[in-house]
Amino acid sequence: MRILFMGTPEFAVASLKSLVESGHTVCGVFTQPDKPKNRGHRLSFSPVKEYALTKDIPVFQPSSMKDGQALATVQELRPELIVVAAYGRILPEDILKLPPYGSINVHSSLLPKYRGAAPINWAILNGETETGVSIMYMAKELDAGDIILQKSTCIEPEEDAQALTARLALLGAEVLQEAVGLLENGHAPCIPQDDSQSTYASMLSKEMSPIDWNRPAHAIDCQVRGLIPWPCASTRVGGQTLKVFKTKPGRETNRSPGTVLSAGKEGIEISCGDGRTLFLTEIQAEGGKRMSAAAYLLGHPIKISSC
RNA sequence: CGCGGAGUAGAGCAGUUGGUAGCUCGUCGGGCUCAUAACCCGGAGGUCGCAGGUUCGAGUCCUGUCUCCGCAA
Repeated sequence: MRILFMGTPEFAVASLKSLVESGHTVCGVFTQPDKPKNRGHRLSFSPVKEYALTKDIPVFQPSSMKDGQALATVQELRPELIVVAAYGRILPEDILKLPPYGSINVHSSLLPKYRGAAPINWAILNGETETGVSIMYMAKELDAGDIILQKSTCIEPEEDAQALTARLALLGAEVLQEAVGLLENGHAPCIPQDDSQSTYASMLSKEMSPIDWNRPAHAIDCQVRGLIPWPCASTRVGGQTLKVFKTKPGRETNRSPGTVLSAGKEGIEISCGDGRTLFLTEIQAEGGKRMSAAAYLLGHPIKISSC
């Protein structure tokens, strides 16, 4: 099938790759414009663009989807189907409706739950034990179109958002391939979403980083795992702000929340709001690199509050 | 040229106005102990990121260069 692909981050690459490798004709790729993001001032290409270039697929990076230019481009490409995966832009209906097979989206949640920008992160933040991917038609309302296929997967207890994203990217690519096959032979299901069950996963922000030690230990662990690799959970210990990458459940305690109970080989042990402790086991100091808490403590002794 | 931080022992760090390179952990050997990730004694391990320069003498000052990281996204 002749397909126009739209996507930006690493997550989308897996889907694009599976389309290419399963023999479809990807007639073009839409991705976010290059931005001077990196440390120096260099323009960096999106992962999707990087991949598309290696396959000689034409790359388009419109700054606006509404000025008619984008529509004209799509018309010229004459796709039979548009596949969108984490493109990061809202597409106008006239573009969505252009291809004969319509436009479908790879979304990393079990819709109607977690519509929106950060479904994977929010699933972990909320302590879900199961999530998945959905392939659905794109509708005017965000992530609300009829579902073609879904596949669920467990969220492992120690899995962080980065690891889960990588896993769902592969799962999404797999299910996408299946869905495109069904579309081709005209057997694609079309299951409406139950809007009353929908929830929204808003974008993440840095305000979500600071850890509130009054919350239960498990909730804090979910916060840590859900915010990786950005913006990351953080807390102040020993006069420094530490990003927290990994924690380990501790023991019961009656100390007031936020107290540092120990700091050693196991990590930095802090009391939480539910009378349990949590060990910070992998952290990163300001200006430093990510390391185990034990290594950090060797050069940054922390006083144990003893009251 | 967006702003800033950092490269010193296997790891994490200190090193004051330039003058013998240190700490914690690990590691090796020995000791103590019913025992231990505990404790005591001792040892090994660094051309201080790289290249130049200033100096009697540079981890420290100057110039260039490479790499890593934080912010910003």
